Amino acid sequence: MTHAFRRAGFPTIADVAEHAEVSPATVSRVMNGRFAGEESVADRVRASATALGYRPSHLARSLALGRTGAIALVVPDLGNPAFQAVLAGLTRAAASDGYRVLVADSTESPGDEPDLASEVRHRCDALVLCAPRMPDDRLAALDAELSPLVLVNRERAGVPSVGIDYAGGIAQLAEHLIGLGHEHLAYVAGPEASVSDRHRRRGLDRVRESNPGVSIHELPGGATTDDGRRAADNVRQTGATAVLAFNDLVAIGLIDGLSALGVRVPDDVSVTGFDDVPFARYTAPALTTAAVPHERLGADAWDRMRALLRGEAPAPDELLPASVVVRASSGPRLRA
Amino acid sequence: MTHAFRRAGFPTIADVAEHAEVSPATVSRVMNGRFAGEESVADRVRASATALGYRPSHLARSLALGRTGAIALVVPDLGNPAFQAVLAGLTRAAASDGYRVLVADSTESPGDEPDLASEVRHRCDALVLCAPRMPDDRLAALDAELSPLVLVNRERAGVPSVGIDYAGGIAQLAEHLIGLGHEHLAYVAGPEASVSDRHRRRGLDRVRESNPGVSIHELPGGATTDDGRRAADNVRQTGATAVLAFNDLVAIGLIDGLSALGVRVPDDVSVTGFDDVPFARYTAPALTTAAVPHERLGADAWDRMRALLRGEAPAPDELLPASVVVRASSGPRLRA
DNA sequence: CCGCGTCGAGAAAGCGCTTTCTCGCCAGGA
DNA sequence: TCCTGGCGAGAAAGCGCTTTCTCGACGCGG
Repeated sequence: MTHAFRRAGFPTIADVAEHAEVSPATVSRVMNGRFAGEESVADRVRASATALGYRPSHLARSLALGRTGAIALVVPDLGNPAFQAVLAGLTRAAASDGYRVLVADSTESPGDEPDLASEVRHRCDALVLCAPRMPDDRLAALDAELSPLVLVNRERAGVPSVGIDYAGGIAQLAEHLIGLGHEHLAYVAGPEASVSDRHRRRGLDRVRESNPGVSIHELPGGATTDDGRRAADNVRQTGATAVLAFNDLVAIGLIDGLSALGVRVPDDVSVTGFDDVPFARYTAPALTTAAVPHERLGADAWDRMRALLRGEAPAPDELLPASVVVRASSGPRLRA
Repeated sequence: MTHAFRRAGFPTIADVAEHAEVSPATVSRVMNGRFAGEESVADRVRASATALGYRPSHLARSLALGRTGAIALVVPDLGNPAFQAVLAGLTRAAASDGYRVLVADSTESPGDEPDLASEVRHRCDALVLCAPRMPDDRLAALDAELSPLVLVNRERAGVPSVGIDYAGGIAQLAEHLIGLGHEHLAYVAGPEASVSDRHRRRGLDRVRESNPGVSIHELPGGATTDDGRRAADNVRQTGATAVLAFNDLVAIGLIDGLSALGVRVPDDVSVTGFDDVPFARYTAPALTTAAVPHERLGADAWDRMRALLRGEAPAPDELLPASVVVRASSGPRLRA
């Protein structure tokens, strides 16, 4: 407290060195446990550091070391619990190797997601990118620059990725509904150009092939509760007795919208979600959905990332399965 | 693509300078729009930068500039939509001044929250701290080091802060329940040592004073749905006809737990939450709660922060009001 | 008694960028 | 013709830290 600092800011390694009457090199070594000399010197350095309230500058350290000890995660919507789970899994896995995770959310401006990705990437050592809506060509233009890079829910040659088998999951949900006697289904789709939406549609195509008597009407939707609520009227007009929503948020909004229109779930219409977010079990009625191992997804993404950072070969791309969870929002077809 | 880079990594400003046959200084100026010389030179530099795929190192730039252009936000639980809203508000406000927000979540290890805060602080220019459970003395030991610092939901002399009037909010909720005829209330408390929990208790004390005939039983709880569910049995045993939960998550879990015990909400017991998270309207029954302007909280935090960063005097501390939202989870006292 | 090995700690370069200072050059006025 | 002023662009220092290299001092064997 009795010492003047160089700038308005924090004391630097030079201040500590001066205070302890040693060289900056010695302070550095002491602070990093690489000091081999006399214990009394080390003690003096530590005492000075404490006295001055010294904190090493991460910035300078990172620059000198060439590594920051942090990786970036870009997600389209942190408000979606599914991505929070990915974040949690990634953070935990990375922490066990001494890495921090910095999150950036592109909700506000999907348009400059590439910029966002590029910027946060350059604050960190690597990037885990979850950008379902980014056009392929934008991604192609970026992937070299973003490297080391791991993709979530999206594939690209030369870039390790982990993902969910949305096609299989939605197919299972559809089969579940078909098994309940439904023949006229509707699908409230995800955001335009969403890769995982394309996967779901592909899964639905397979269902159509193996169930010739079943129709699946596709409707525009989105990824949020509001999108779901807006789709309610469209859904009613299709006359479908069962609806597959893009994800749980859409399903929740949709159920709410249907209720407002006097349509009962599941008596009049069955509704399913996707993701099994924590709230899915608390909705009215509780949501039938496909459970997705999101934390595992995050952990496995780190697995690839660690290999990349070590210069090893990452594990092959992986597609984790989703599993149907039947709750109260789906039921047998009742109306003639 | 035909050029070898110095390290395995990205081309540096020196590479661009060499390629364009100018000095690094000129490249720097061109890249930052501070270049005043001949346009042809600037063009050459830009061309070289593009050709090499040059991206300025944020790290080096920050070190040289003494500012990173980012601020850190530490929250206790990103899984809680309330904190997501704060994040959203802060991010948006900061973005309008050209700042990015980096989030860190201390869910995993509340114990080293101080370390976390200190570390992310030193990656950024400033810190917005939302750490309701950090002991006062730990905070006191830290606040100089963390400066510039803005606190959320917690006050400290000399540190700007913004917060919610939890005392007033919970008092209004209690009055609402009392108005419905309830006389035996219970409060499922928040985490031990949570500052905002203390505020709520204080609000309840005021209610007790002005309503001598009313009892409010305090029960241990927590901040998550699981904590709420665990409290269900305790709640039933108190015989209370109305329960104030620490927040919406706890309320949701509690309602679920009560249902499992055969207790109906609101017929047997009324339940209220706090925060009005987006899901509160979708629960069964829809949750009576206190709406909190979380985004505003984030925006106002930035307001203080901006002043701090500019060396101006921040606006005085503020306590935003919460407002009761009556939905279906609270109803008149029915049982004798 | 000299030289060599060893050990403790400092000097200095370098990480990639910014910015002040400086310098060379050219045009214009005396 | 000479000097001054201004302008375009480079040299170099510096941001705070790490690390290689270096050097002086000490202790030991020959």
